[in-house]
Amino acid sequence: MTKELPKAYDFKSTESRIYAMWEAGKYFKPHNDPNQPDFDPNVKPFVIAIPPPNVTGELHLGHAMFVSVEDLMIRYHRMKGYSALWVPGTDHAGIATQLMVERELIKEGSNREELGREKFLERTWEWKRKYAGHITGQIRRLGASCDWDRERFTLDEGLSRAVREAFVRLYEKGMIYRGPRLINWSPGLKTAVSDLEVEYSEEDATLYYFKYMVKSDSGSSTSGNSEAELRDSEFIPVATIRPETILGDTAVAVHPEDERFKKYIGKTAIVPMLGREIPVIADEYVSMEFGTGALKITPAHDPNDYAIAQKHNLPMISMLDKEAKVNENGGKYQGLDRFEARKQLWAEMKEAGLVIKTEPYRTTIPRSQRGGEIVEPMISEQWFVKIEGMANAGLDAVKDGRIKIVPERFEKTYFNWLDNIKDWCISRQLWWGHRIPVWYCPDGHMTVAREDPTQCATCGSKDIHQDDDVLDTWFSSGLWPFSTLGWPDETPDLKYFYPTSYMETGYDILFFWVARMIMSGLEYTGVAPFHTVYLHGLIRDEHGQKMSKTKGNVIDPLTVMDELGTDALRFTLLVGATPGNDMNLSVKKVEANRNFANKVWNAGRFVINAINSLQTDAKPGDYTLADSWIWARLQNLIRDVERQFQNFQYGQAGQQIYDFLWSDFADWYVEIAKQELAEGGSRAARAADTLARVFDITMRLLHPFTPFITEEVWGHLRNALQTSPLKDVCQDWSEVLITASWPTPHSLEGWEAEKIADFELIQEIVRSIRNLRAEKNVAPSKKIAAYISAGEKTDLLKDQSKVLASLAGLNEAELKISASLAEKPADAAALVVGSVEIYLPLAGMVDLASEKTRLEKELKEAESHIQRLENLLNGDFTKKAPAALVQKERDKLAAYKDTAEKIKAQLK
RNA sequence: GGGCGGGUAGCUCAGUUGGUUAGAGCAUCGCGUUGACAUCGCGAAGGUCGUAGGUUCGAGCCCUAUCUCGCCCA
Repeated sequence: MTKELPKAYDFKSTESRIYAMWEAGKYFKPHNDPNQPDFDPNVKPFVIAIPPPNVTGELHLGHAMFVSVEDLMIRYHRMKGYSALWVPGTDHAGIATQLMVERELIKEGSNREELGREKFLERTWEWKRKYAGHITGQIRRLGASCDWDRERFTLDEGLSRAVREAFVRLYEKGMIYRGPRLINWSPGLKTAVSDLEVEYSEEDATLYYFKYMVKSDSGSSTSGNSEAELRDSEFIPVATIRPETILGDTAVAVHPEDERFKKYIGKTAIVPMLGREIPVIADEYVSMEFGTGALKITPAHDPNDYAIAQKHNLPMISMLDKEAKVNENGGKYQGLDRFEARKQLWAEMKEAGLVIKTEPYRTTIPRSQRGGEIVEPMISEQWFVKIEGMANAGLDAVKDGRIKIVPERFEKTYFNWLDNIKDWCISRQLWWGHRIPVWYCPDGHMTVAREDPTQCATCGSKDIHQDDDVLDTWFSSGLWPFSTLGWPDETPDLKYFYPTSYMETGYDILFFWVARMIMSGLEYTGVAPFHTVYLHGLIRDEHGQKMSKTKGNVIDPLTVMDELGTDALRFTLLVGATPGNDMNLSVKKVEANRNFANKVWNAGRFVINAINSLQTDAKPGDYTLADSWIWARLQNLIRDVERQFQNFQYGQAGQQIYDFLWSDFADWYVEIAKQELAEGGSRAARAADTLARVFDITMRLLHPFTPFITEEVWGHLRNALQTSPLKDVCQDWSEVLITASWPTPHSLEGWEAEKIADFELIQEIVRSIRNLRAEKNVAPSKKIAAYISAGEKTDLLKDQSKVLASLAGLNEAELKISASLAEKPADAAALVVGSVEIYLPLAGMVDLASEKTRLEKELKEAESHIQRLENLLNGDFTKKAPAALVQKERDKLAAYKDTAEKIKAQLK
């Protein structure tokens, strides 16, 4: 005999205990392991590589989302018998982590330069060691069933080797090059960032109009410093948003057809304040309508200008240093910050009479995704990956169906990005990361090697120095699906578990990560790293606002779990979201699902009590209508859930399980079972048997959504069954739910539709009686009499009289069911449900006038249905719609006609 | 400028091969606590599915146009 279970589900005392039990039992490990002697290569694996969170990060709802979805996928496949492996791990997250340590240093009055590279890295590793367990601990709290023995970190030895192998291979294939190019420079972080790491925001700015003086034909030049000189000179008006870049101008461009400026083409313009001479060129790129119609060209600080400069062979002049201060090319402005230089230069140009006007202007400003500061396009020596070949391979893999993206619409986004992709800048001027495996000797030879070299590969010089830069973090995470399994070594894990199955992540990193994994996987392993990409949406607050600390609308998943339980949070995230669509989350929703968890708990308690209360010799008797009905409904549920899972409609599946458990099972079947259990004997045994079987399967279906409570309550159920007369029910169950088999539906046996229809009639009758009772204010505790004229349903209703009586609050002794009534009972309210007439003698409570009104209203409704259906059936519907559907509508019409007749008779 | 998504009950959202008076949770209003559950039960009210056309026997769902909000790319 088990001890009494508490009335409310206590997730606090359950979750950590259950998780520890799972982990100790090694249930998170794939049951078929290629490293074990009993390995069977024929068992199908199912593999997900976790999107590695920042090793020093803090759990947020994005993590909670992907853990919930991936854990659901893994648990489902595990229960289906796949050798399920979920590889966990963390990412070193170059910039983010380095920034955290730098911030700490600054608090201590130091900085990384002062500390030096080596000390700084020691410090960062220390930081990593301190926080690494933090995020993985939080992921455990979410119930993640990952194989923690296979946990990896992007900077650990194996993965570092993978990164080096990848780099060297690309280099050897000529797919990596180094050179000065225009890149996005983050002055605050003092590193290059890739195109993806720049965000554009529309902001108010100023458009500065000024004069670009043109050198006259006579050869006399104007320095731009004297009013007198300017008076008769000619100029081209130019507008810019960043006047300080004037210092780096190397041309003025006009449209070749522009009548206003045609005459200047080929002449020389004078850079304001610097006096440098630059050509006036013609290019069709210049829009005659926009601004002044003339364009200043600053190739070293603008991507469009860069392109024009290449076309026209213009020199490039960098005028900013790494901190975005004006450099030696800026003449007297050298040393000024970019914004200070702007102010000062403009003021001095104004004095020199070169200024035309300024006006407010709305434009897009490039900002660093990380720091939010304005990014400067700059010429810089960086490493790049030639991406075209890899991009084409990535395109093909999705186009020919080797990889499927869910939801499908993101395939278009993916294609569009890869079609327009540019070479990938992979070097970062950071210290925390994989250092570029290239060494230089004083003669400038490069040595690119898998193992750290001791001398230059070209000249043998021992005086070699490794490149200072590290690789973009995404370069290493691009290798994640295979590097975590041992690549480049052909490990047993790699052979069996690769390629992986699903890649599940947020759509916001489709380009950053997913596309790069696909390209990398194809490049290095020759196969697509996964066959399905499932993208979830972003989580916003309850009104669709982005969560942010400044808005104060952040929901902390840890707090939510503390207060409402992990299962409630998981269920909310899983059921509230549709693939690829953002979700608005509110604590209210989680609360509702906490209530659901409690419902599960109490339904379980009821089932367990029913089992524990059985007489020891009880043998289940015949199936009642309710037994058949709930069983048929359950079979439908299994089928539906399976279909939804196959279509990635996890939310729908969860919703249907929720509805089944709460409405069908708890509200109806359990209520009926109460009365059957009270009867004792074989009837009670049958009810308990059905309760146990149905609840078991429901828990299995629910387990991937809410693993903790289902495991806990299922364990109690199993215990109760084992010591009960129903122990056969659980004889082939596994020890724990996590490894229990996934339910498979029985094929239809033919009886289901009729049983469901019969039961639905009972439900309708019960509902209409309850409805009337509520309307007439009959106390719920008051048992009333009823006379039913049931026609051809007489046998059914007689059979179900106990059910009707208990659910509708009828006095069974005064419930009379017959095929027809000789005369209408006096002083009774009448109800018509299809062809069934119900009379409730409510002495003193029935007001004839109001009864008449009520019946007339019902008649009107029935008649409107009749009207509608007759119209329908007289139209082309009968000719064109499927026969079964037409029949269904005909049946409905007949039923309404029947009802209408009966009501009319009442009204006479 | 190009692409994508949303606009369904007061609020937040479901509604996948178009099948006939649209569902849930929360909120609202009645009634109800002697054993599964008040983290509950029974009942009620609440929507011309953004707008206008079209296709169809039939449209929340498909097509066209349009308004509006959001996102991505340039």
